[in-house]
Amino acid sequence: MAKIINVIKGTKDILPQEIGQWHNLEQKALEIFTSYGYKEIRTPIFEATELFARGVGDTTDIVNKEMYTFEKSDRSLTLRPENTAGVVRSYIENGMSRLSPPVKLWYKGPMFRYERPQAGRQRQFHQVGVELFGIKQPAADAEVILLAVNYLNALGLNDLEVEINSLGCPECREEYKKKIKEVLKPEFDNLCEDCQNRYEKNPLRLLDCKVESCKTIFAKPEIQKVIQSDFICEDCAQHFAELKKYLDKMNVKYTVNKLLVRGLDYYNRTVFEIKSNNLGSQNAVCGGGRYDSLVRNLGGEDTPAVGWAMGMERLNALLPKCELSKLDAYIVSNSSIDALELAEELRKQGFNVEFDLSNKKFTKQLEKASKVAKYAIILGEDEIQKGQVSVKNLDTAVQETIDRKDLRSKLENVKNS
RNA sequence: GCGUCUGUCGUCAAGCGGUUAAGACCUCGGAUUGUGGUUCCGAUAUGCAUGGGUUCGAAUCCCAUCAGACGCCCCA
Repeated sequence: MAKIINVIKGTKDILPQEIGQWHNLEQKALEIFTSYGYKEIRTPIFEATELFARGVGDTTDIVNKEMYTFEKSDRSLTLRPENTAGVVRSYIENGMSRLSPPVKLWYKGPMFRYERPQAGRQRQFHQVGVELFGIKQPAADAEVILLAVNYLNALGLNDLEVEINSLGCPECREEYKKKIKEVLKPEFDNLCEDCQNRYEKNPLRLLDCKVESCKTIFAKPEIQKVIQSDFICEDCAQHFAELKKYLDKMNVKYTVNKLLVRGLDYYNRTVFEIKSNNLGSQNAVCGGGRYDSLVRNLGGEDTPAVGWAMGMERLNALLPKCELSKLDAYIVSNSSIDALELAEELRKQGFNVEFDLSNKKFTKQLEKASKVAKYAIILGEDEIQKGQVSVKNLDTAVQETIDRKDLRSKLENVKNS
């Protein structure tokens, strides 16, 4: 036998027995997002590398170490590691800034990141997400979060925690970063290797470290004082306060997590995550926030925006498996040609029907029917001659012979019961 | 990129230095050429992720590689 070729590390087949879950996610997404006025958009799976470098940010791990980048006729192309940059690109390119705001878009599809696979993390994974363009008011932030919560509820997920935070605007955030670096400077040598890296790259992330020695450092009063201080400027604070007001009004339960910092460079002001306790260490099912400068950074007009993405594999991990549905009927017959004819007729009437393609014995056909279908339609020589069929309920073993013309209504009754 | 654990049939597995590599499920065939889901028989790994090594002898021990699970970093 020839050598087997395996799936690539960090990728997975989605098999027939799992597909029901995916259909469910996708159908509910269409339903709920549409009810909020969102339109689906499908952007290409690969884009110019520069889009992600400029969009996601070239200091991020995603861009620096995790992209699948390849060259083709002197162009550098990259498999999308996330879809906000692609949607923004399309928004700009297709002149959507001329549409009356808000412009609301949603998407679903595969994303690619070259990371070490683990629970809740693959190299090819799927996200659903929404992006809302053109509104700077906190009502937009609130609606977007509410949409996420409602989508999750519609899927049957209620046991989730919403965390929110405000990163401030570029101005007040710079101030904050400066203060953090200042107060930590004397401790720099005592920080773990990761934190020393983060000190320059992303001081905000420092505060989230899990290493014990770092935790003790961060617990010091003078450092806590800086962490806990409300660094954000008045405008940002007001925006955040209003957001909370909206969420309270809508009964969205949330906690403010001052250590919540999203790893993509484009976020400002509102950031949020929705977490589950049943997922292992990759516990965020949803992450998002406001990104008011991204459209401009990618060459469009100054356009405020908010959005989020959810990991579909992570959602599925929290949802019960769907049973594969059985066929309405399996035709048992020694005449393939008559069986085929009947099958086609029933399929056109909207029934799910199969029959034996390999001339198996009667008992084998019936055995097969009992495994895959709710009803067996027996089409033997007698029935063919008389223009009849025998319909057997495979659960109750009740069988009756009826005229072929009555078959449709018989099956319809069955389907509705 | 780093760390820990794990790779025996399509699936779940027993075996832990000398076995004919158990068993179960699935699949296929028969008992049973017009009545299934029960039952009973039978078939299905010359091979234990791959490549080296140790040994008289390796699925079992050692090394490397690959893959998987989980964690770190980071992220959905």
